[in-house]
Amino acid sequence: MPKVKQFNKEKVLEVAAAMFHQKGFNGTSIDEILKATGLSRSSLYDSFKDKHTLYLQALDFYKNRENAAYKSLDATPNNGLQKLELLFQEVVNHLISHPEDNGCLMINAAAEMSKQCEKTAQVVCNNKESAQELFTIWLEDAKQKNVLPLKKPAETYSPFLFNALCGLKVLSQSGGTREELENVVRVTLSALN
Amino acid sequence: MPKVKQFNKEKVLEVAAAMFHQKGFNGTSIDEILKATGLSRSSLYDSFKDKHTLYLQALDFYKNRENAAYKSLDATPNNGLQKLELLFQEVVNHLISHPEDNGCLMINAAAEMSKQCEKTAQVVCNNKESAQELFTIWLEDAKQKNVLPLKKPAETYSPFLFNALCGLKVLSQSGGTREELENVVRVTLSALN
DNA sequence: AAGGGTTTGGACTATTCATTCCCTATACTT
DNA sequence: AAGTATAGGGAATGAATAGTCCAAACCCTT
Repeated sequence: MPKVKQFNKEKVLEVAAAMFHQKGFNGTSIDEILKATGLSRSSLYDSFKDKHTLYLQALDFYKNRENAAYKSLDATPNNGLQKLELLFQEVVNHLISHPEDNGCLMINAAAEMSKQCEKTAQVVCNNKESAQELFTIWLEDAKQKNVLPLKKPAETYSPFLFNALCGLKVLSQSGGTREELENVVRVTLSALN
Repeated sequence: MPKVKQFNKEKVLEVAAAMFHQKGFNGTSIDEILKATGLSRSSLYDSFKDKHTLYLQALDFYKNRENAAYKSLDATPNNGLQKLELLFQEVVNHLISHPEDNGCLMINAAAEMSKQCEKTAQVVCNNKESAQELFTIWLEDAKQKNVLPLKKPAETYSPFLFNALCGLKVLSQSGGTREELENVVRVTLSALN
């Protein structure tokens, strides 16, 4: 039987995602990715087909890692409102303490690629949908546990929350300070009352 | 004295801004810009120095055009709250009816370039500051005219409003429908009460 | 220990890119 | 009408690009 694969596909995707995240699809060259991963050109093309496919897989890797974080927060014994508060707090913390990450790969992909690549548009759209679904569940939990009044149905508020989340990720790329972001979170969550 | 300039610099910047808007800095080639503007290579390099300088000037052109729209809305006899409502409504209308515009050039510039180009970061940051200043003025006007209660100082709400505005521009690139965007605007503005 | 399928290094190709340059055409001034 | 400063056409350059390909190194199986 053959020589076994010498590298970890997940690790490669993690590095590639980080690079696409920082410099975008068009701003990142295959040569840079090869240098950063230590992979040989043949191995990369053999395992990932081409740059575009690699990009989509890296986007998928990023989405899965974010989803895992959402799920682990969801598995927590907190009520829905607390989960929302924790999520926003975590996002702000990450944005401020990792400025080199350049915001959010999903947002950057939406800005750079969604109008040129149908598959990217699909991933970005799915991500929006699933985030809003989770928010709806959390809001309903909060309402049921009487920690939020919610005059209107939960589905009214989840696009608003997702919108605010997207805004934060852009704001952090526009020179927004920690105080500013935290202030936005405060006003956003207070809108639920 | 010499032959006079045969082309309109503003027109060129308008076309360039539209192209950078659609495909980003790295996704737009000089050749494409030459073809779209009808300019000769020599004229373009003579008038705009290089691609990067052209990008910054196009960004500036875009900013000025947006500023003009803001100013003309400001010159209207409406009160501050009405101005806010009109602005959000106009933005949603534009995003939905011009999907080929690919969101907002300022947001896309923030995502693609702000971490790699200090001058872009500066423009993006200035844009945020001036938008928030205008929002503060409008909010204070609304409070003074008793159309908004505003429990907290106006400066508390303007980053929140700018954040929502950024979110909308991303949401429209993520498959957000008109209904969804309008819903976001409704909840956002109702948070001011 | 030998064989055989896989990985891998790296040379290679063919584009595409931004930018420079020169020469001619142009149109304004005097 | 002549002179001149500028526009424009387009070839040329050199670097960077994505992607291909083959021979050698490799390691698992038997």
